[in-house]
Amino acid sequence: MALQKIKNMEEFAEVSGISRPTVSKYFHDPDSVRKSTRAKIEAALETYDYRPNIFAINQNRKLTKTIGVLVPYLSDPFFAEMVRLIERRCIDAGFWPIVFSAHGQQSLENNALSTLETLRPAGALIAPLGRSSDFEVVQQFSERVPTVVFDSNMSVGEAFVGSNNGQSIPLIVDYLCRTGEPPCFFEMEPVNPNANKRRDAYVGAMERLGFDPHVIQAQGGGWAFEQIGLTEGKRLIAERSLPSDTVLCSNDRLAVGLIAAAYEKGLRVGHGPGCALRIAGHDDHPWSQFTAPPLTTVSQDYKSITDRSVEILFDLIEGGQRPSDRPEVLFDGKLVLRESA
Amino acid sequence: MALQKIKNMEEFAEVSGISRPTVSKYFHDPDSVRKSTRAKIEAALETYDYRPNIFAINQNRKLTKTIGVLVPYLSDPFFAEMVRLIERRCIDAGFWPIVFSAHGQQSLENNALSTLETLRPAGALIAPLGRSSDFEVVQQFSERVPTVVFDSNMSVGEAFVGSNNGQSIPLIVDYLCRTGEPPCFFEMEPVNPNANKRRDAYVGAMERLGFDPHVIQAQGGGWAFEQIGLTEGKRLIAERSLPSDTVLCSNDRLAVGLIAAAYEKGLRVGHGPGCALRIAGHDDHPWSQFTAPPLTTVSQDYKSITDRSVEILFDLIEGGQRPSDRPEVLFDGKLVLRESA
DNA sequence: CGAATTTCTTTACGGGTGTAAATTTTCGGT
DNA sequence: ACCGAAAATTTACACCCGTAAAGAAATTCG
Repeated sequence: MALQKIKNMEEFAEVSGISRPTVSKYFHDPDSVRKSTRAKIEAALETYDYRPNIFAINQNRKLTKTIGVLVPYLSDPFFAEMVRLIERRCIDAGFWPIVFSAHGQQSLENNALSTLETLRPAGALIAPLGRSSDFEVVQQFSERVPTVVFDSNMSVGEAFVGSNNGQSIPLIVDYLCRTGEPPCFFEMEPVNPNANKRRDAYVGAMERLGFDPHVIQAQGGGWAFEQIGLTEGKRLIAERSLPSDTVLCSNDRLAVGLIAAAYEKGLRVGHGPGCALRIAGHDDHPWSQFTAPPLTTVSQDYKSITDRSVEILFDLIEGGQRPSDRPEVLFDGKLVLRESA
Repeated sequence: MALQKIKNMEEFAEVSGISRPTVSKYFHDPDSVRKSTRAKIEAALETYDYRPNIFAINQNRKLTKTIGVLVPYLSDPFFAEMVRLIERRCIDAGFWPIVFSAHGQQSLENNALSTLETLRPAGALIAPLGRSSDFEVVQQFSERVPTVVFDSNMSVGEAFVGSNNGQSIPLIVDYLCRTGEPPCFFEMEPVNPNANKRRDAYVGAMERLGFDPHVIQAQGGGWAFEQIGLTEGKRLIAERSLPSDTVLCSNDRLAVGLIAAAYEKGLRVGHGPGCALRIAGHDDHPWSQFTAPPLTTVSQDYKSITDRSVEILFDLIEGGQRPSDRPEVLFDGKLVLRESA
C-alpha cells in the first residue's frame, strides 16, 4: 500500500501534486477546496496513508478540535453511558472527545481540569463532583474554556443540562402514594445539588398530597452507593426503624443496595401480595432492569441530556460568543414501572 | 494568585529567574537540576501557575509520556474498574493515560487505534474486542507501538496479562460438584478467547471428576450480556431445558441476567433448603455482591492484572527493547462464596 | 585555595503545522 | 476570447518547546 513513507504534510503535498497550504486547508475542511483538488488529495490518501500530526496541528490553532469530557465517576454505569453517548456525537461532528474521570476525588478533578486546559480544548462538557468540587478551580476553568455543565448543577459554565427533579420526583411520589403506603425517602449525605433537589421535591410532593414526609439519611460518603444502601439498609431493617413499608431511594444505585439488604433480611420486595417492602429508585440505571425484583424507577432522559449538552456546546463553539444568560435545560423523567414498587 | 499571565516557557523562565533550557530540563525531570534551581522554579510555580504546552512538548520528543488504553466496552464495570486502576498507576508514574473504548464495534476499535497512533504514545495497554477485532489492524498497531495485551489474549503485542481460566474454572466446578448437583455451563456466543478457554476448562474439569459436561449456548451477540442472560434464561426455564439445577455462567453479567430470569419465573435461587436453582458466575464483577441473592463467583485479580500489565509496559518503554519471547502472565482466581450457589 | 566537575546560560536550530499576504492560475459566464 | 471571481501557489512567519554546543558560573573536593 504505502509505496513511500510520508513524514509530513510537505511530503504528502508533493506526492499529491497540491501545495501544502491547500492540503492544510483540505484537512481543516475537505469542502473548502475545489472538487478536482479534493479528488487529487483523496487519491493520494488512498495510496500513501498519511495523517497530520495532531500535536503540530493543535499547537497553532487557537481553536482545537478537542472536546473535554469530565465525569465524577466513570465506573458508575450512569456516567459510562452518558460518556458513551457524548463520545459518539462528538466523533460524528468531527471533534475529538477526551474523557476524564475524577474518580470521586477533588484532587483528581482538579488535576483533570488542569490537564484538560493544557489541551486547549474547543470546549468542555463537565459533570462536576458537586459538593466535593473545588468551586474556585471549576469556575476558573469554565471562564477560560467554553463549558457546558450537565447532570450536577454548579453555578458555573455557559449552560446547564440535566433532569427535572422537580417533575420526576413528584411523579413517582404520586404513583407510590396512589398505590400503597406513602413512601419515606432514603438518601445519602448529598454529594451534589441533585440530591438536595430530590429531597426537597420529595418533601414538597408529600406535603401537597397531605402526607408527612420522612427523610432517612444514610451514613457514609463516597461513591460506593450500593454498599451504603446495603449496610444502612440492613441496619434500618434490623432496627425496624423504617417509617414506611415504601422506600423511595434518591437514586437507583442506593436502591440496588437496599434490595440486597431486604433480601438478606428475608423481606420480600415488591407490590404484590406477600411483599413486605416496596422499593423505588431514580435514574433508570442500566442495570436497574436486572435486579430481583426489577426496579421501579424514574428514568433520566440520557439521550436528550447528552444530545442537548453537545448541541449547546457546539453552538457556543461555532458562535464564538458566550450567551449573556445561562440557560438551564431540564428534561422530564418518565415513570418506569417494574416489580419492586 | 496569578499576578501575570504566563504564555509560554520563555515567560515563565523569565519570572523564575532561570533560563528556558534549564526550565525545560526541570519539567522533563525535576531531579535533574540543582536543588537551589529546583526551589526557585517551584517557588515561581506557586505564584504563576504555568504548565508546559502538551502539544509542543510531544511534537519534538521521540518518546511521549502518553499511554494509550483501549478497552472493548467501557460501560462494562469490569473494564471501567480496570481502567480506573490503570489510570491511577500511569498518573503516579508521571505518564498521561488516555482512554479509548471500542464500544463493542470493530470500526470504533480500528478508529481508536488509528487515533491513538497519531498521538505517538510511549506504549499501549489494550484489551482487544477479541473475535470481532480486525486482527490485521491490531497486529500492525502493536508492531509500531509497544503494546501489552490484557484480559483477552490475541496473539499480538509484547506480552499478555490475564486470568488463569484453567485454574479458576476448575476451582468453582469442583466446589459446585462437591456441594450439590454438577453444574451445566451457560455461555454466549464467545466474544473473545476467554470464553472459549472457560468452556474448555469447564468440560475438562467435569470429565476429570467423572461427570458429563453440558454446555448451553445462549443465542444473541453484542455486549448486552445481562439482557441475553435474562431472555435466554427465561426461555430455558420455561422450556425446562436446563440439564442441571446448578448453572455456572461464563461470566457474572450473564449470571445477573439469569438471576433476574429465575426471579421472574418464580425460581428461588441459592443453595439452602427451598432453593430450586444454584447460579454461579465468574469475574466477581463490582456489582455481583449486590444481586439478590449475592452471587457466588470466582474473582479475577483486578489489581494484580492491571499492576503487572502496567509494570511490563513500563519496563518495555524504559528498556527500549522488545523481548524476544512473548511472556503470558496469568493470575489465579479466588473462590468467592456467597448465597447464590 | 585552586582545580576539577557539575550545572547553568546563551545561542541557535529544528519539528510539523497554521495562517497571512501577495501573486498567479483556473474556472465560469458572457 | 475575455473578464472577473474564485481558488491555488509561493513565500514567509508564527507557535512552543526539545535539544545540542560552547562558554560561563557555581559547586565540590583535595
